[in-house]
Amino acid sequence: VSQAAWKTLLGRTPLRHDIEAQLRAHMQWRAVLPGEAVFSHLEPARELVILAQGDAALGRKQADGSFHTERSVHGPAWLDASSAWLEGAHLQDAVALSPCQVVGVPSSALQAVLLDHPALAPQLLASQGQQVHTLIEVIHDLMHKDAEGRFAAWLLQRCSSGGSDASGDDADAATVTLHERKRDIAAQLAITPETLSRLLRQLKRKGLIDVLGYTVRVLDVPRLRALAAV
Amino acid sequence: VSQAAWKTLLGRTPLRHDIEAQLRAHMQWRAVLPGEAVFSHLEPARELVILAQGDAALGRKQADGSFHTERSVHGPAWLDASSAWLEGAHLQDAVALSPCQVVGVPSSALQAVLLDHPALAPQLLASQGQQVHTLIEVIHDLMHKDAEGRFAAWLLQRCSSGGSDASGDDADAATVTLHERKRDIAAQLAITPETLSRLLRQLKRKGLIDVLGYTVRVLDVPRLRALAAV
DNA sequence: CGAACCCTTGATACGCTTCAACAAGAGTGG
DNA sequence: CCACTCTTGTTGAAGCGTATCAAGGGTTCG
Repeated sequence: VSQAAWKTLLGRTPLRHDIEAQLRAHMQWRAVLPGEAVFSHLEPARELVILAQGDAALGRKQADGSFHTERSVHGPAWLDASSAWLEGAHLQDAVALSPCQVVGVPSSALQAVLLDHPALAPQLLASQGQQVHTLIEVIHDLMHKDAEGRFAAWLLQRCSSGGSDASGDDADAATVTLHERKRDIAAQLAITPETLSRLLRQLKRKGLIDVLGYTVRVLDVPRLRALAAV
Repeated sequence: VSQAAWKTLLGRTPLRHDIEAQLRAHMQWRAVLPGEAVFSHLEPARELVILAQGDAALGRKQADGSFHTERSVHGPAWLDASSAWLEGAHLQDAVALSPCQVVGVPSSALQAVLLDHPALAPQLLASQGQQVHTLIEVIHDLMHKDAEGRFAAWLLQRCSSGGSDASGDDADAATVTLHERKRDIAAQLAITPETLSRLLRQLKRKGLIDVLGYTVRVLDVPRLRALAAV
């Protein structure tokens, strides 16, 4: 876990080197291959789980063995930063989508580090707070936006966070490449793959985007933003 | 904020008395009358906000001035435990539904207390983690359950948490009293008041519940649980 | 009494899912 | 190499669930 990764995990303030050194001693690394489970909602959560590298999906394993993605995560990011504090089980299942490096930090160890370095507490609280904000945003979208609005919002977010392609800053025409299967994107948006397919066609017909396989060119940001607005 | 209230806020472990005394010095009390705003998503969040007593609603104020409830809160509980750590604004608006006692704890003060008492950190992290779990549960319900299932789950939760009425433990026939307007319940479930009305009639016709104004008698817990299951 | 709420009920409309069929690529084995 | 299967995405037709619109009844309050 590099300094840059910690910055992503904890927010803007960097992690002090002495704290990082002490944390490093407790971290438990493991590699997870695509398709394998990172953790299950059945096992008790004793450690905070960080996705150092790779892509993973959070969701619930269905009774029939299939997996229903609720949120997809691109490392470095937290996979589960909250369950371990509750002395309960994980709330979701997590599976790797690509080869992943996963780090576990036992909450007991973290508690010890917190005793030595109280400055770490606000950073952890901030990163958890960031997660709360993200989740509330998701809830807001699910409650008030239709499928088109949710997809527009999803596209814009992809567009802005690292999605932009070449030269032209953000004038127009950003290119978004879909790394995941379209059915997984659909699952995140709580729609069926069929509906997503139709949405892509609709937006293309309206001239808002251009679609070519797994590459989407965003042509008209303002109108897309209007669709994404409540 | 009594010891019992702190227990509700922070999880099972009680708050140490010396910590509580130091916190108390920084807490800022204010009373909020029904209909008034507790905070707005426009103002920056400098303090954690606790609802010590009363009922409040979290949601978004619409452009036309009306308020769309996304979650209703019954004190003692957190109103916003995460925004203050992010140096940003509140993410939602909060309005009082009944006369409320609201407590603000400046995050700067809390940070100072954390330096003196690192034992507080895991408790704060646990309470925030609890909130994350609640939100994930809400998202899960919104994504995978239909209106009937969400309402059934809502009823069962109300039924178990303090809702039970008289003698018969949980054999059957718990009575749930709706404190809030039905349109607010509907808003929380992301359905229209009309649909909620129809749902009540349907479930009554099926013999699962009995409805009399704002009193709902739950007659058949198992079948209700079956509806609430994904 | 009328006005302003709230809840209910019905008719209708729309968004999205479901089901079924089909095309296109990837892997496999003859 | 081709035939075969498995998976993924696409497209169309039909149906369900929920929203919307409109009307009416029950309270409460001036």
